[in-house]
Amino acid sequence: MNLKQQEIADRLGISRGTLHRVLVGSPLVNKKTRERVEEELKSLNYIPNRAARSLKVGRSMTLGILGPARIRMSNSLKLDGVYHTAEERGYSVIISYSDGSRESDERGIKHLLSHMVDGIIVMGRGLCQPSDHFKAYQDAGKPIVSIYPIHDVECDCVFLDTAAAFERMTRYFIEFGHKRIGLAVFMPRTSRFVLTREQGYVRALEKAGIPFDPGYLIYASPSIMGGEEVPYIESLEAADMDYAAGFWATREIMRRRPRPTALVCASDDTAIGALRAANLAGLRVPEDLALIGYDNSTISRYTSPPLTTVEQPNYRMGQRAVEILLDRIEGRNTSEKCINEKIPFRLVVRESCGAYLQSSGDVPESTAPKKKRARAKAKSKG
Amino acid sequence: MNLKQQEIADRLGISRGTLHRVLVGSPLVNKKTRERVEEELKSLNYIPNRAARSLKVGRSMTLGILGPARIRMSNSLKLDGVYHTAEERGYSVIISYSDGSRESDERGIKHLLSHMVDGIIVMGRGLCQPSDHFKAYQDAGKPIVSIYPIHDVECDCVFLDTAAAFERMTRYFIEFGHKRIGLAVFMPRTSRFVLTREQGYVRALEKAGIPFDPGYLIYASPSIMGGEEVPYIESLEAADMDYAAGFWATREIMRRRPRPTALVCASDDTAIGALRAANLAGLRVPEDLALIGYDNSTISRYTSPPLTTVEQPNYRMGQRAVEILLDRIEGRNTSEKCINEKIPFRLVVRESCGAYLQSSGDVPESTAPKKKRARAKAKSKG
DNA sequence: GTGAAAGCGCTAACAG
DNA sequence: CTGTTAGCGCTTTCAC
Repeated sequence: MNLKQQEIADRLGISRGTLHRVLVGSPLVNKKTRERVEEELKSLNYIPNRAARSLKVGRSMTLGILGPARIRMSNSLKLDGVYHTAEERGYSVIISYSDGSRESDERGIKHLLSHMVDGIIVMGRGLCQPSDHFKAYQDAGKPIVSIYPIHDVECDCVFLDTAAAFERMTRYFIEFGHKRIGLAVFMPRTSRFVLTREQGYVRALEKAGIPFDPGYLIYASPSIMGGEEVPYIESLEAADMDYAAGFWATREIMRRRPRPTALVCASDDTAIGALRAANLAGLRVPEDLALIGYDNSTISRYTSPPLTTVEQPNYRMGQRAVEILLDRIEGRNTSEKCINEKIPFRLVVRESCGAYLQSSGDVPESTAPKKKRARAKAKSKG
Repeated sequence: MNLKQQEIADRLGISRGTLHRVLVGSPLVNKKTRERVEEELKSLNYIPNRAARSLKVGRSMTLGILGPARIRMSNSLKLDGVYHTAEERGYSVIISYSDGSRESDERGIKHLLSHMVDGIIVMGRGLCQPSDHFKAYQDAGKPIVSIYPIHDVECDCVFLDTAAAFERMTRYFIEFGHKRIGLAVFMPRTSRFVLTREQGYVRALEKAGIPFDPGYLIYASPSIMGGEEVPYIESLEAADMDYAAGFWATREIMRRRPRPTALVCASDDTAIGALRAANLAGLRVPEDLALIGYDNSTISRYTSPPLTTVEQPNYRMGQRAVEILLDRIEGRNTSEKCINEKIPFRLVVRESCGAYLQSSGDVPESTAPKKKRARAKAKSKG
C-alpha cells in the first residue's frame, strides 16, 4: 500500500520538512540523513499524491486538450506529438472531447479547468469558427494555444496554411497542363475545413486564368450520398466520411461534361475513395483521372499508384503547440502579442498525377531526405 | 476568475455547509435558499476544484490508461471506446505511455497512481508478457483491467482470441482449396502479437493435415528489411511497420518454390503492403495470390480488390473495459474471480480471396447487418 | 435546516 | 541543517 510523507518521516524518525527537502533535492540536508532517506524511499516505492500537491501549489503539471473525436488519423498523430512532448517536459495530459458546439466547448473547458490544468490546447474545429464562446474563456486565467488558427480572436496558435496547400496542389495540376480540375470536399460547406480548401483551389484557378466551374466542385455529405445508390457506404459516420466522400465525389464528377481530368482531394483518404471509384469505373489513374491527396499519410505510399500529396507535419504541430504553451506557463514568454506559428508543408510527388514533375522546391519522393519518424523537420515550403 | 466555495458562500451570506448541500442536491436545504444559491451559482460559473475534492474523498473520478504509442489505428479506436464510455459515466481519462518494458510500465503505473486514478486500463502488449512486473502492482490497491489477456496472472480482461481468428482466417483459405498458405507477421517473434497469430495459423494447418512449411512463415523486421533493397521503406519505425512488413514479406514469399497461393496477413495494413507488392510484381489478387487481412479497418473496403478480413470490435473492447472496471470501482462486482471477457470476432468476406464463399456464420459484406458506428454489436462468431 | 470545524497529503515559510 | 506550522479547496461529521 501507498505511504504518505508523514508515515515515511515517522519511520525514519525525521520530520516532514526534512523528508520534503530530500524529495525536492534541496542541498540543506545532512549527507547521512539524505542517504538514509533515499534508501528508504526507494524500498518503500513512495508515490507522491499529485492532488495534494496541486492543491497546495496551485499548479497541476497537467495540460488539457479540448479535442475532437480522434478518428481521423491526423488528429491521432497530433495528439502523439502533444503527449510525447508533454511527457518529456514532465507534464501529464488530459483530454476532453468536444464536438465543437458552444455548449460542448464550454463543458470541456470547464472540465479541464476543474482539473486545474496549467494550460489548454484546443484541437477541434470548434473554436476556429465564429467562436464567440472562445471569448468567454479567454480569461479563464490559463494560457491557451490553438492548433488551428483562430482568426477573430487573440490567441496563440500553430497552424498549417491549408488554403496555401490547396492552392499549391491545384497549381500542380495546372502546371501539368490540366484545365478541368475538380475539388472533392465534404460536410458542412461552411466549416473551415472546406472553406480553406475551396479558397486555395479557387485562388490557383484564378491566378492561372482558368474559369471556375462550380460543377467541378463537389460537396459530398451524408445526406446527399445516402440518397444515391452508393456501394461501400453503409455507415456514413465520421470514420467512413473521407473515403465515402472521395468515392461518391468521383462518381459524381465523372458525370460532368466535359469531364475533368484531375481531382484535388480533401485528404489522402478521400483520394483513396476516389481511387477505388476510378478503378471500378475502369478509369486509369493518372492517365484518365489524376488524383492528389493531402496528409502524406503512411498509406499514401502503398496505394496503386502511390499518391502525390501534401505533407502535414502532424506530430510536429502537436509538439510545437505544447512548446508554445509551456513557454507561456513557465513564464518564458510574457509578451502580450500572440504567437502565430505557421508550420510549413511540402508537396510529396509520387505517381497519382503522372510522371514526376518537379518545381519550386517540391521533392519527388526518391530524393526526399530520410525522414526521422513523424518528428521529421519538414523541408520548408510555404 | 474562478471562485471557491467559501467566497460564494460569503457573497450569499450562508455557510459552506449549506452551499455544499445545494451543490450535491441534498434535500436538507430551504427552498428559498436553494433557489437563491442556484441562481448565483449559474451566474458565477462556479468550477469545482477536483484536486481538492479528490484529496478529501480519496477518489478522483479519473481512469488511468497504461497505453502504447497510439499510432496503430486499432489502438486509437479502442481509446475512443474508453474515452467516450468513461465520459458518459462521469469519469475523466488520463493516459500514460509505456513501451511495454518493465521500467516503463512501472513508471507509467506510478504516474497514474500519483494522479489518484480510481482504476487502470492496460492497453499495451506490455503486461501481456512474462509480466512479473504486473505482480508488483497487482495490489496497487486499484482495480485493473487489461485489454489483452494476461495469462499468467489474475486480472480482469477483455480480449479477442487472436489465435482463433487466425485459425479461422487460415481455415478460410483451406476451405477454398489452398494448400500453400503463407503467414506474414513481424517484429519480435516472441511477442504475443506474433505468437498468437502463428499459433492460430499452425493450428488450422494441422487440423487440415497440411504440413507446416517454415519457409511460408515470414517474420519481417526492421533489421531484416533494412538489409534488403526495399523501395517504400525509408523509415522502418512503428508507423510504417505494418505496410512495410506486408510489402517485404510478399516479395520474400514469392521467391519460395513452390510458390504459395495465399497469404495470411497480420493486419489489414500488412495486407495493403502485400497488395502493393503484388501489384508491382504484376501478380493479380486474388487469382495469383489471395490475401486476407485482420482488423476490418475502414480502408479495407476501399482497396482494389476490397479486403476479406476479420473484424476486431475495437470500440466495443474499449467500452467493455471501462464497464468492467467501473463495476469494480463502484462496487457492483465484488467477486474474487476475474472476469475474462472474450469479444467475438467475425470474418468479413470481400474480394481479396476470390469469389464469395460463405461458411459457418461468416457474413459476406452484402448481407452484413447495417453497422451502427464502431459500437456495432458484432455478430457472434467465435 | 444550518453552521462550525476537522482534515485529506502536501509545500513553504519560519523558527530554532 | 532540522522541526513545526499554516493552509491549498473541498467534504463530512457533529452540534445547534
